[in-house]
Amino acid sequence: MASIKDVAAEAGVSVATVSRVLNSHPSVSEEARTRVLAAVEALGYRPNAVARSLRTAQTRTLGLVISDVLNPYFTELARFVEEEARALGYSVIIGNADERPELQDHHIRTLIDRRIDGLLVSPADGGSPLMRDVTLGGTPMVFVDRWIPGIDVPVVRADGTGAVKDLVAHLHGLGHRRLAIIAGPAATTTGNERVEAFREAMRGLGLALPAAYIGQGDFQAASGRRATEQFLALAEPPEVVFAADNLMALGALDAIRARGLRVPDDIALAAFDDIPWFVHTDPPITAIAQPTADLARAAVRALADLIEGRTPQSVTLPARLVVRRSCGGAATNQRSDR
Amino acid sequence: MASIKDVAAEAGVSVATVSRVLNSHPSVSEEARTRVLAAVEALGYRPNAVARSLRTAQTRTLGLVISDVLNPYFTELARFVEEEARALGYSVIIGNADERPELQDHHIRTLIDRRIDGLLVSPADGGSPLMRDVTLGGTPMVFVDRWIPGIDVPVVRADGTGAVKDLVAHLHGLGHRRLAIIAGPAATTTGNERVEAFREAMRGLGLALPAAYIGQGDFQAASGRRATEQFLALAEPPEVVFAADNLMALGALDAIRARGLRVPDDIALAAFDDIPWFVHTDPPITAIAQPTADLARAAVRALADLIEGRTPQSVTLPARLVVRRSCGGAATNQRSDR
DNA sequence: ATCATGCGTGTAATCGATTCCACGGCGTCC
DNA sequence: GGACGCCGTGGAATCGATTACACGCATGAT
Repeated sequence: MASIKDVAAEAGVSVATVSRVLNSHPSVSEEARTRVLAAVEALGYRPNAVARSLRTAQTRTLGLVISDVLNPYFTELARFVEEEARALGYSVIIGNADERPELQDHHIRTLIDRRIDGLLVSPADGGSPLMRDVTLGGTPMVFVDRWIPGIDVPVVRADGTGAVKDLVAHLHGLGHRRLAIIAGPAATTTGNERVEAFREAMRGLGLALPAAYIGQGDFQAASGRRATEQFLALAEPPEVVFAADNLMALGALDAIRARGLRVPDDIALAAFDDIPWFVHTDPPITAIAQPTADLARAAVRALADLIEGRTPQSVTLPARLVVRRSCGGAATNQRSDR
Repeated sequence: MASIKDVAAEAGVSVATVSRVLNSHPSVSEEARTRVLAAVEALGYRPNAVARSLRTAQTRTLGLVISDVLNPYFTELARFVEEEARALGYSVIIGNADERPELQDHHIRTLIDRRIDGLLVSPADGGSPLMRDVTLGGTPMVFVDRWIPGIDVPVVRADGTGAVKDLVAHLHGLGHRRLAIIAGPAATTTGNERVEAFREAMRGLGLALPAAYIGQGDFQAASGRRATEQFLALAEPPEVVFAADNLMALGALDAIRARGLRVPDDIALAAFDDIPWFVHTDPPITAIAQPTADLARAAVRALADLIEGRTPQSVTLPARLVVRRSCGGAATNQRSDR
């Protein structure tokens, strides 16, 4: 592949001049510029990003480490992150942690070895030593969706408290009293917050949340299945299962169907994170929708601010309830569908 | 961040020795090795991958350009590609083309500028000049899922002919005669092949495929909706709609529901590409499943072979029919579910 | 004793860019 | 007319690694 030297030779100028033309430095004669441009064209020259990065100490690349690409919520997040990053002149390298802390560490290490300019992380756990060292090492970092208390970086996330409250009120209004939740990993903030919001909302309506109605999940479908089976095996099973993410809701649906039960007649179901498929499940599933695109944009902007020396902002956006038919009632009071 | 010079100074040796230790070159004394390792530990040194890549002219990175990350099929493919690549010591950078050829070109160019060692592509179109230049430029390339006739690189894909034949036979057995298809873009091989296989299978059973029963889609949900609306507006609408990918099936479902019709009673639906959600849609959707994990693995291995100087193999694996309830009949004859 | 061998190590070139500094030529001003 | 400054340009250092080559020293063969 042609290098800057080849271009310089072809154009009959020095490499310095070629570099100046390529970076639109002002002090280059019009004549030299056209000669260089012609040579670039003739050779099909493209600057070597690796060499450039070595010299300038910046890669114009962001790392995005997410907990699970197969979760449509994160897929969508990744897509919007890339879009916004591209608009700001950055590329994105995605690392999929599969909810495994050691894989997350692997990706973070690899990304830092590649000298990415900044890191966007949705941590799968409570924070490894490595993660704490990242910022000390000087790599700009922003948390998105989930964060780690005690690590002082900007956080961009959705607040589901209001939406969960709306959900519980909706369920209560439909006559449900025994509500159960499938929680996410305790090591994640979203795992805890959603349970807390749920508990709080129930307390507000004078409802109890017994320990047996709190299933422990890990944000994966299989755990939703297991937790739901346990609920259904109880002497007094819950009337509603609320899954803290969409994959566990899928698992819950599996388990309910395997038992030969129907939603919402035999048991109601709701989920955190809305996805297009929820419109077409049997029945359509009531869910709490996050403003994914806005979150992605805000996160990228915060990271770019950090990288480029501006003051980044933590952002919290409200999630909202989308009522469908999986909890019973005519879905006439639904705010939105798709 | 500490560089190799710092380590050399700390250990009291030259940078050459440090480099030798790091690359486990044999001729280093045990004593020097321990001193270097201690220095590496003390400084928390990590080699700069950018500098290393510049010198060695390899990045241990593969580029994966897919047509649409939001399509669960490609998400899954990407996930398995990363997994296999990691096992072989490569990282993966994903470029999402969003079915837009110019975005695809943008990603290919960016990836090549970064000097990735090889490129895995599922082309969104019939092949831009850029794509043709890639291999000429010396970058190893492998096509996965879709390919471009006339570009001589290994292709790893699924063959749906048999499964489509099974599907049409299944539909015929259920008494359906008027079958329609929502095709993918004519510029993609998968867009054409699926229609051809469908037409062929119908001919085999003596059924006609009128032009009005061939909807033009672009693999996105909205196009599935439009095509289905057109089918439903026909004087004699089809009894079955077969969508050439899962997103168009989602759109078709939207359109059918918007008309107040029911699947499969009023109209049957089937899709190419099986995804976990199809088990839980209303009704569960009959689909043709590709061996995604195997495709991903075969593609990465072919690319690694090409990069590392071995002889790569093109691979074609059979897709298979998964019967569910969306085409009518008791789904007792289903081969597999999930 | 002499010389070849080989091992461990360091010096320096190199990858492909960016950028500081110096230099020659020209115009301007006094 | 000479001093000064500006402009366009090239030479060379630099980023952080890898690696060819050379060198010093110990060892073994002759």
